[in-house]
Amino acid sequence: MTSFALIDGNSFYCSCERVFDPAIAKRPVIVLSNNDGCAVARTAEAKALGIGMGEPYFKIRDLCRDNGVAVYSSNYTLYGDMSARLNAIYRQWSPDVEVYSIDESFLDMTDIRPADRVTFGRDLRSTVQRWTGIPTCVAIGPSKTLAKFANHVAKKNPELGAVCDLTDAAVRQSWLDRAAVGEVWGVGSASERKLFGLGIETAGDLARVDARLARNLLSVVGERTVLELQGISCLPLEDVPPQRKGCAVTRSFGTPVTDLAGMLEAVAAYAMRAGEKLRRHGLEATYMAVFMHTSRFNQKDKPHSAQTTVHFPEASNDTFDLIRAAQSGARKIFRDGYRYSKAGIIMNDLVRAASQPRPLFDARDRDQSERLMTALDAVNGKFGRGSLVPASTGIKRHWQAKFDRRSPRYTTNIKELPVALAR
DNA sequence: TCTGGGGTCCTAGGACCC
DNA sequence: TCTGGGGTCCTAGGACCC
Repeated sequence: MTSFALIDGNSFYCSCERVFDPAIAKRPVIVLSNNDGCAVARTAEAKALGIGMGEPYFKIRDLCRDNGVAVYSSNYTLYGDMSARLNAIYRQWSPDVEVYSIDESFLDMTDIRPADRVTFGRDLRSTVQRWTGIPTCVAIGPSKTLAKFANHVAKKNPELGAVCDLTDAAVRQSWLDRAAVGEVWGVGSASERKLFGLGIETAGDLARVDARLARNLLSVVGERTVLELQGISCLPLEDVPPQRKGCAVTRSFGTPVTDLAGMLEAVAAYAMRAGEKLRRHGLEATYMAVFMHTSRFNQKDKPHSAQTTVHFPEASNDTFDLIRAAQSGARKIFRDGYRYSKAGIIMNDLVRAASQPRPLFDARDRDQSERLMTALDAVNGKFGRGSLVPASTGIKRHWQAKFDRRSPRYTTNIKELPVALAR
């Protein structure tokens, strides 16, 4: 019988910060989104203060100050590195690991005897705690959706000791009957509303729905969810990540952009970042969509939103090609007299760099482009991202997002290593 | 003053083709 | 008065996820 474990880091970003600063071990901690915008990770202590997921920071600033909340900008370099360490441990425990997100992985448990699964979970999480300092939660079920549900149960019921096994059908049903249908993985607010209208209110109700009815109601996705809740595994473990299909770099500005020059700098910087991502994955873009818009929250600003698409003569991941495209798109849609709050570039239909047909008479010198990009990536790899950049990405960068409370890159930058004093 | 970023998948509808 | 049918491809938009 198929079986999955879902293991995830508790308040993962906050836990990463705690690993390197014992002084905040007992304090409430939150981590903010890009541009220090919203709270995207909260410890149990922070949740207890009433800080919601995605809550704008400016609304809770006073609350944080008055309650001694430790507030951090997001430090993705640190979290990404910690995530890699966790997965390295998981791979020692299971040959088949799917990295589902930065803080969640699925493990194949099929070969672990049902009676041994809880012990397996306890041992795994205590090893992770000891080796990385990150507290985790291990949830087990016969399908991915039920493993996700087991994770929800473990989080809501601390007496389970952060390990929850829903292999047993009767145990499973009693938990399902006690949870709202919206807690099920794949049931968002729109589907929840629809289901409520039909009297399907709990996860248990949904598990009892006829699969064909679920398909009519919520398409094949909903049908799959129902089958998975019934213990029929429909979503296999994907231990080899599929080739990515798109690549986007979009950012809110630190301060609104009102002039074309600033906008051109910003999109050039995004294009540079996109080039790094594409080359790392061995992919090329065939076109680029460029967009910009004003703030949807600020009622006083005149609203403006625009988007355009620029096609490449041939697929490319050369930073300078990308910058040219981004800037030409931005020139086309930029209007004077607006306060833009955000811009971005989006590329879909990516193709493998190696498999691209080349024109017989190539106007560009591909070898030179490749050598230049390799050198650029090597310099930035060695001295840190942003060490060598095209001048068109700007010097002053008024538009750049804020990260006023970012912790050091403890594990990936030699100059930012944590210091321990022995007395 | 201050409200994130980056993905995936599905469906419907139009254009186009034979 | 009659006015096919079936297929593909593309795009926009919705829904969901972390």
